[in-house]
Amino acid sequence: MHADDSADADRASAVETARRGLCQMIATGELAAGQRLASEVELCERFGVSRSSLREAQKMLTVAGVLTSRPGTGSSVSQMSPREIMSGLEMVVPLLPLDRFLELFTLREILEGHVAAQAAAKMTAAEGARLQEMAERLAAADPSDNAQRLDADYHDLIIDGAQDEVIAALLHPIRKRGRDYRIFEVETHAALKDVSDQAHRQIAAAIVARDPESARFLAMQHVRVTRSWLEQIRPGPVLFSADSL
Amino acid sequence: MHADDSADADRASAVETARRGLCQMIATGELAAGQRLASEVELCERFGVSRSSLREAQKMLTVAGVLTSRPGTGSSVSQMSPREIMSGLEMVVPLLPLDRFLELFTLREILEGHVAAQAAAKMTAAEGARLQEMAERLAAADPSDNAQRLDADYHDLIIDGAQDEVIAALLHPIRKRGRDYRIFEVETHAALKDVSDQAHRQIAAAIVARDPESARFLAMQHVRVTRSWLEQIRPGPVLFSADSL
DNA sequence: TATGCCGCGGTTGTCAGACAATCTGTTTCA
DNA sequence: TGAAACAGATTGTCTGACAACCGCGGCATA
Repeated sequence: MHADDSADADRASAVETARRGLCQMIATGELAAGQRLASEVELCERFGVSRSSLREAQKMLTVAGVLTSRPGTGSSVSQMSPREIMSGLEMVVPLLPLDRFLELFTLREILEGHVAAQAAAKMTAAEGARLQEMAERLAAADPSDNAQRLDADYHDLIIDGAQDEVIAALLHPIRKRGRDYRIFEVETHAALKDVSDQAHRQIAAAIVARDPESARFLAMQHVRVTRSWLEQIRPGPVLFSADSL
Repeated sequence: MHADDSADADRASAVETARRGLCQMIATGELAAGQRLASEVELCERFGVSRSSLREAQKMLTVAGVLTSRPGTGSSVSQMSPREIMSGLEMVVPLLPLDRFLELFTLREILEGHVAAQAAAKMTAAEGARLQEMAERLAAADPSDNAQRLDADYHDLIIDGAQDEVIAALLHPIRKRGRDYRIFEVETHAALKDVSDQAHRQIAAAIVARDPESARFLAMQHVRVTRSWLEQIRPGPVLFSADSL
């Protein structure tokens, strides 16, 4: 409200000015979640920047998962769901060099251990049966066929079993990249799938048996094994499907 | 390489075209970490978009922690350090409504438990002594004084003790927001600081005693207690210092 | 020779204006 | 009554221009 904006704006760039302005409007509650923003030209006047700069600031907040905008309608504050605020990760993880990607595996190990333990504690008998069924279908599937898809579904079921959207939103982009390597499709490493299949069976069994600590240990071990495979194989840059970018 | 870019560009927006183009250059290794990008005008020609659109795409990747740009010099691919790729979170976390912020506490509980356990296993005797000393200084500090600063330093020491930059980069923005509430400075809740101080002493003692599981349990409990305080007090929007936006 | 200053070219940062594409609500006509 | 056409507003995109800034080479000077 004060007129001292100019003093701050002198040392802050125009885009920064606009970004801070938008952040303040959201942080103070002037703009609540789901609420529609003023039009770009109005915001330009308010912040004293050009439309280009304002749009760059909006794009920053869009990537951060705070804003969404639709043509013709306007921009609005997002619900800031866990999925949305982790959208930045979905963009970065596919771009990480292998070494950086492997740095994420300690986190992955802890979180996958956690969700497995939670699944063992919370899953219904029906869900557990379905999990075991999926483990068998996955074991029977051919590596080049839909095994990747089944593997994703199997692990998603466990992740969802923990009923924590934040952790799920963190794990999903990491797991998604791991899928892109398709190490089982290389003939030399086809035997590794048996080890993986066996781990899936054991984890499912521990969950059905309502044994959280065994499920945690097995899941963490499964992640550790996957990491060691990637470290040894050191696959080159993945071929990206259009949707992963 | 092919000339079918136009076919894809027809249904993708200009900014999306540019973003995908940049992502491909990085993912395929054409642009390695630390390498400098071509100038904006060159990239505009390459992708067939205007400079405005290209700049919006670059800003997206900058927020995601993939690019950095300096005036006069040019843009370059970042090292994608854990800190950088979590920069999006640093922007979002201060903007979350309280309910969304509280959703992060399960993750925080797991990770703070983990770092405390790791600290107990890895910390040197000297670091342990320093940790206990800091717990005492923090307990002796006045809430309105530099207690917040000491609290941050104490927990940072534990986090660093786990020697995992990814987890540290995840925890820091979350902890930073918690600090902004300054619940101990409200007279009604001043007594809570004693509970907190006692927890700090116990955690430090468990770490010095090289008892990872006790350290984990106490740290997780500390987080749970903090969450319950925030749930009960339900403080309003925080007053942001200039640097937190 | 060594050193500090200056200006040049290139790059990013910012702005203004214009037009296209899209959506929403209203109006109009069959 | 219903559907199509219209009008207004908003975002998406492009163009051109200029300012701010950086790095480098040349030049004058001690």
